[in-house]
Amino acid sequence: MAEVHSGESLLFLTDEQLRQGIEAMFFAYRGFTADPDRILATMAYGRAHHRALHFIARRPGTTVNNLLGILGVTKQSLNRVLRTLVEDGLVESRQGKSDRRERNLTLTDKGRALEQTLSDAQRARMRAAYRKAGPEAVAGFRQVLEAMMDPDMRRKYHAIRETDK
Amino acid sequence: MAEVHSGESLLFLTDEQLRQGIEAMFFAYRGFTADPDRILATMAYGRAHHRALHFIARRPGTTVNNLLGILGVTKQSLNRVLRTLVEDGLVESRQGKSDRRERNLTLTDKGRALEQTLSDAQRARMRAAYRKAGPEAVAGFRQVLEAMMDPDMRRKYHAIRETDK
DNA sequence: AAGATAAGTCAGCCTTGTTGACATTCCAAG
DNA sequence: CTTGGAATGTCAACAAGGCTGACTTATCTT
Repeated sequence: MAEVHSGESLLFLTDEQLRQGIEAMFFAYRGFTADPDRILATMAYGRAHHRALHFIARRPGTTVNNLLGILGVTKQSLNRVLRTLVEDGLVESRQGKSDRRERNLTLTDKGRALEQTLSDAQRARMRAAYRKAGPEAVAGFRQVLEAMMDPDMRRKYHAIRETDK
Repeated sequence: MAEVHSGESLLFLTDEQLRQGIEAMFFAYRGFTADPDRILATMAYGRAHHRALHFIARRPGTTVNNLLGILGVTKQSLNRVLRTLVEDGLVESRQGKSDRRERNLTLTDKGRALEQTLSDAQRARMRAAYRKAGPEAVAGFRQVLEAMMDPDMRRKYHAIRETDK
């Protein structure tokens, strides 16, 4: 077993192995977004709306600036998406209490309902993949993904699940 | 150890765990594409050009139809990208020998050079992530990604590295 | 009072995806 | 040998969702 692993250690960084990893990421990401995309296509929404809904659901009361940092887009781009979500009554934007320049974003019941629908679909696929691969594979999966992130994004990835200060 | 794993088995499918996996995919994919994107931004090319170059490099002589299936876009969309690559002398499109309706796509020296540059950047990040996470984590990573693909895409993922018939 | 910050908005541009319609070329089956 | 259908390419029009740059308004901080 140790020999197998040392053998692997010599092999798993070949260009061919790396290329396979790259292609696996490409094809898997397609699957990862396929189910929500199908649902969104029936409405006037796209992947950008899904991302906003996801992270607002995750951090209710988050500010626009914070969301910008997480999503990594310009405020003009986010604003376009956010505006339609507020207009359609999925997201509520309230003036900040301590700093009134800020806007705190939360989902309405309607917004929560859509977020749930999208999330359910995506989690179902994730759950099936996790179940198929098993707990040890999942641990490895998470390790590699984390190592692949930019340091900035890694910070945000961890920050997103910290309890409020 | 067995207990730890059975404990994990109970926990690793919670909604929270699944959400973390979803977010890990999101942030990691950003890192995954960041380096090639930076290079492409300096030219008149985008991610779509990179994908075409990658799979043509991988399967020299592949047909347009085959590429369409792999990339999962419409022929109009692929054609636009392919046309600029041919015009710019990065890709050569030759009439098929056995079936002259088909076009066999190959990279020119210039195309190979750009593909190498992009690939080098992407593989460098992949290599660093693999190294950091270790061989066992990589095996798990690959397992979960494969389980996440649509069956169709999984077929293509395997087919891409079969030797020519 | 001045400067910095948060948010929003307008205008315009690019890439990359989509539909639909249509022409050409060619293989293969009748 | 004709004809149906497949593979390819192309035109036009459109939409989502990125981007830059310029600017306003409100509010906080110094």
